[in-house]
Amino acid sequence: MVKQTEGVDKRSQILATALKLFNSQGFHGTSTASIAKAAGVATGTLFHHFPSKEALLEILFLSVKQEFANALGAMAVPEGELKQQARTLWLGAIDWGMENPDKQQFFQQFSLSVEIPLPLREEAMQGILGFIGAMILEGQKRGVIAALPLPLLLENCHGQYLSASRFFLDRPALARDETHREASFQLFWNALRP
Amino acid sequence: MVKQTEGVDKRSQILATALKLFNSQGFHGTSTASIAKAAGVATGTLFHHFPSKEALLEILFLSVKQEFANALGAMAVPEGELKQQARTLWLGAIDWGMENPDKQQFFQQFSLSVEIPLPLREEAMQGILGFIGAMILEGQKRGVIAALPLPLLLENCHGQYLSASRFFLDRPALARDETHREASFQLFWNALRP
Amino acid sequence: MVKQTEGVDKRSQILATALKLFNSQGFHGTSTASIAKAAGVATGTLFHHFPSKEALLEILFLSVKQEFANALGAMAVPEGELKQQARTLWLGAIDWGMENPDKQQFFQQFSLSVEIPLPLREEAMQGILGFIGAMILEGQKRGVIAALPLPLLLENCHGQYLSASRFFLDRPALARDETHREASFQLFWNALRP
Amino acid sequence: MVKQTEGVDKRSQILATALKLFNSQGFHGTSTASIAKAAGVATGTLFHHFPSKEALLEILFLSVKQEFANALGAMAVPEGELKQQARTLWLGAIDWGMENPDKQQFFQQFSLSVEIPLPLREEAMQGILGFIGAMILEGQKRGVIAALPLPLLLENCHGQYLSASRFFLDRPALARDETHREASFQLFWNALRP
DNA sequence: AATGAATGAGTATTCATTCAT
DNA sequence: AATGAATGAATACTCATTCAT
Repeated sequence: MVKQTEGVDKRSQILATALKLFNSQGFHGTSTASIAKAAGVATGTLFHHFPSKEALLEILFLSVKQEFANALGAMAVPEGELKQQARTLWLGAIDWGMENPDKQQFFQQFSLSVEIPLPLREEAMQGILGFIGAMILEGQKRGVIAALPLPLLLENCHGQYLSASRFFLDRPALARDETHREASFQLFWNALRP
Repeated sequence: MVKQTEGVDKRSQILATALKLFNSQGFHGTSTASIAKAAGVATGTLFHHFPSKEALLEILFLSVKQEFANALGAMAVPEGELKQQARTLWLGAIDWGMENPDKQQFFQQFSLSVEIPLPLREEAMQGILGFIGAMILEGQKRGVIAALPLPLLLENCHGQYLSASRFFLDRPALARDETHREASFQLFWNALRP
Repeated sequence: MVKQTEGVDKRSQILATALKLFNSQGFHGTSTASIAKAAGVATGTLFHHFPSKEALLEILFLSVKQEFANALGAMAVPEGELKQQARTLWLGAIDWGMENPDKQQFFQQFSLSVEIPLPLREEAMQGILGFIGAMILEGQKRGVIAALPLPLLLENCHGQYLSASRFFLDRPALARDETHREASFQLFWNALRP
Repeated sequence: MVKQTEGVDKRSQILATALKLFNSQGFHGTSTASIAKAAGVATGTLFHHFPSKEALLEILFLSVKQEFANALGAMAVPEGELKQQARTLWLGAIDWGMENPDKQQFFQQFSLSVEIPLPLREEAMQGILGFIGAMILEGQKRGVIAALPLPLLLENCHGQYLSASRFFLDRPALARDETHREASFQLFWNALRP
């Protein structure tokens, strides 16, 4: 009933197009005109849906982050041994990245970038790392995670996740290789051991 | 005999100024005119020394990278227990970042950024991670480092270093705190354990 | 209903203004900003209609050339003595130049200039000299034009036309003087006699 | 005794280099820096010998013009039938152009160009066309040249010479072909016949 | 909501020219 | 005379944003 590409409302078209173009050309390397053109809308239309180019980026960032957070939430298992929970989450996060390479790459590029205003970045981090923070605290209580300062642990988790997903993003074939998948989790989990 | 700021040749002035401005305003947020002005030279002078704004960034990147590599090289101890060597390097790298916050921040911003052409980025990584690569191989031979794929280990080290130095850059006081210093190293070293 | 100068669409305004300014100040002596200002549009508007200053010149060149070719085509008489046909064309061409001094001067300046890419220049020449070429061939068949190599004849016609129109452009009063008009044609036609 | 390229004083080097570069890239397309570099001198040196880029062009123009005038003067024969004198001059001028293609091309490009200030251009024309003017007057007295207005005749001669030399410059092989050489003269001389 | 022509401030870069050495 | 680093005004072109339709 609804045409595949046209029916999707223009707002979504613009968001999807911006995601791709920001990835391949960077934020400053992508003009609003080129986004509009690639999305098949007029230049003015972009500004009907988003007050500014910056706002477009922020909204895009928030929506990708939300999607990622939802995906993580859906795969979390509340019970069982902590290491198994962590492995589920870790591998699930890696897999999500491989299934959504555009969004994953977008994260790589913008989750630490000055293009995203600091408050937004921090808020996003907290939202996503909230899971992890809770899990770490629980792990420390159970004595399976080292009693190191939490902020340092969170920053470390973030860094390891970024580097692992960067690694697999650059070598998609290895993301299906059990050895490498397991190795990446081992590095992550080992770091946290007491 | 030579004036403190004037005597330093203009090329260096421009590099030093660009470093600061790129840090605070980003690459695209900094105009060449503003660099020249802040460096106390004419706009033409910048282009007398650097063929383009991009080239200026790349040269800056290479020079900071070289300085960092030299610093690492100077602190490496060839003999002794591997863990001690690693600790020396790790804490030394953290300290170098604290002593050169501008350069450290520059690295945070550009070592993964699309602003730096990929070949240059990779070359820089290899140059700096060369030390680490050798050390990891030695550690695997001695059985004190896990027998995981080297590229994955290197990417992981890089990620952990970036996150640790980001952590301390945001909280300079903690960089002097022995607990946090040691904790950061522990996370790094633990990750690599067999 | 439509204002005299405003109503004409901005693209035409820009073309007309560029014609005058290129004539009086040369291509390199005329900045795009000055064209826009004199045309009463914003700087960006010029580049909205023309991709570059060079393109503006080329489009202008082609449009003037087309207008001239059309004018020549309209005055050609298919039948009759060849010399009379030639006189009609020659004087018509001179008159067109006097009635469109700006366009005529533009031709003087650019029809041989390196500013216009060679292929464009040649194409324009062929378009305009097509008439003449056919007429020369016919004249040679009838034995009223010397059997000299055609390319040389064409180049010669071009040269004589440029010099004659240059002469009259510099002395507009003489362009109405029957003696001079006839003299200019005599020089042209005599050259071609067997 | 004197080195081929170095010994020639730098002033001449600059002139010779400018001639070539102006020809191939145009006046505005050639930077003083590029002239200096190609001439093997420092940028400052150019301005020691010539007060400005414009002055360099004018001096170059005058020197080429002088050389051409001298060449014409050397080949003029004071006595004999006028047509033979004219043929000698015409073919001599064509030959000079073929032997000095750079200078010939320079003339094509600048003898009518706005780059050369009008007074200078006119003066140069008069210098060179002086010969021709005298010859035309003599021809009219003898009744072998049409009694048309002199300025028109001069402009016409100029135009025919430019087109003929342009023709041969583009087809150097034909400049040795007797048919084409003779044809070019025939066009020129025929035009002037009563 | 959608359009796309129009805007004009902003930017990288060029280049003739100067001048201390 | 010769050098070449330094200058800074000038310029083509970009692009986020607006607004009349």
